[in-house]
Amino acid sequence: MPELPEVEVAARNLRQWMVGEVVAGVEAPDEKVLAAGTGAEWEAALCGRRCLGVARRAKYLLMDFEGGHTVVAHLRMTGKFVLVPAGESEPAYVRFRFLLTDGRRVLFRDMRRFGRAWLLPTAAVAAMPELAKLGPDAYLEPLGPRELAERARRSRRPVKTWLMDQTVIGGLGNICASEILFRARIAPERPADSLADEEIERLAAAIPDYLEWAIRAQSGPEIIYIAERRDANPFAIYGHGGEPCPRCGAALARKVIAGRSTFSCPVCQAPS
DNA sequence: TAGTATGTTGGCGC
DNA sequence: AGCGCCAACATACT
Repeated sequence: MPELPEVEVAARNLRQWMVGEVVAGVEAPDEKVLAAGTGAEWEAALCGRRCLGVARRAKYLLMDFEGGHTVVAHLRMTGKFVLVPAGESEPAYVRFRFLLTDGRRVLFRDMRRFGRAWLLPTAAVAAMPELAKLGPDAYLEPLGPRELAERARRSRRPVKTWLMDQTVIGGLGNICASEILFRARIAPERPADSLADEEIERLAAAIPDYLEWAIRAQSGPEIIYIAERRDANPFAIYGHGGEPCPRCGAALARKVIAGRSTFSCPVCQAPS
């Protein structure tokens, strides 16, 4: 379920589980997710090495290891990192796993198998094309109104589609975009270059405000024995089409923009 | 059965 | 070049 907030939570969890730990083994039951390096190469590069740090850039996770190797991972639609305590059994859809010296295992699960993980020399990470083309991270490097306006001015696309462009801002996905535009009271179909200064200011503030809220709301360790329950939808408007707007009570709309479900309040976010 | 799914890439056409 | 649109990727749920 990965957009920036979920990936940030995954990074914090991985940091807690992995940093300072020595990898006792690497196994890849499904090598399809290994986009760079074979299972044998992963094992050779990482076995016996300590994890030095975990970082996040947009929706990518980066794990640095002794010996000069980095694992870059993208969860795509259904990827997830999970910690399994020693002796506990594993869930389905495990694509690779790190074995730790105390018997705990860190799993990469991914039902739909869209997720990818690359083993790279740490020195080669900066040149990885997927990372090199990312815009500034929406949470770690928030754009101020001036820079945001300058970028928006260059695009006539719907502001919602523009916000999801990873080369403009890194990390915002389909849910984030709807929720942020609701906070900023901007209609998602508005061309990016049509926003007034005060709308840009609201947008610049809504991005970190929403991300702070979402990271907090989704924090919590993914540990296998905590059953995944179907929680109530935590979002203000995403997935709430037809329900009353939490701000004004009007019926929330669902429409498709650039092929993606988009939610908005036709009153609070009236196109002007 | 058809429609839907929090992401990304690549092809086609304008 | 930039953009919209669509299919593909693979699987599950309603």
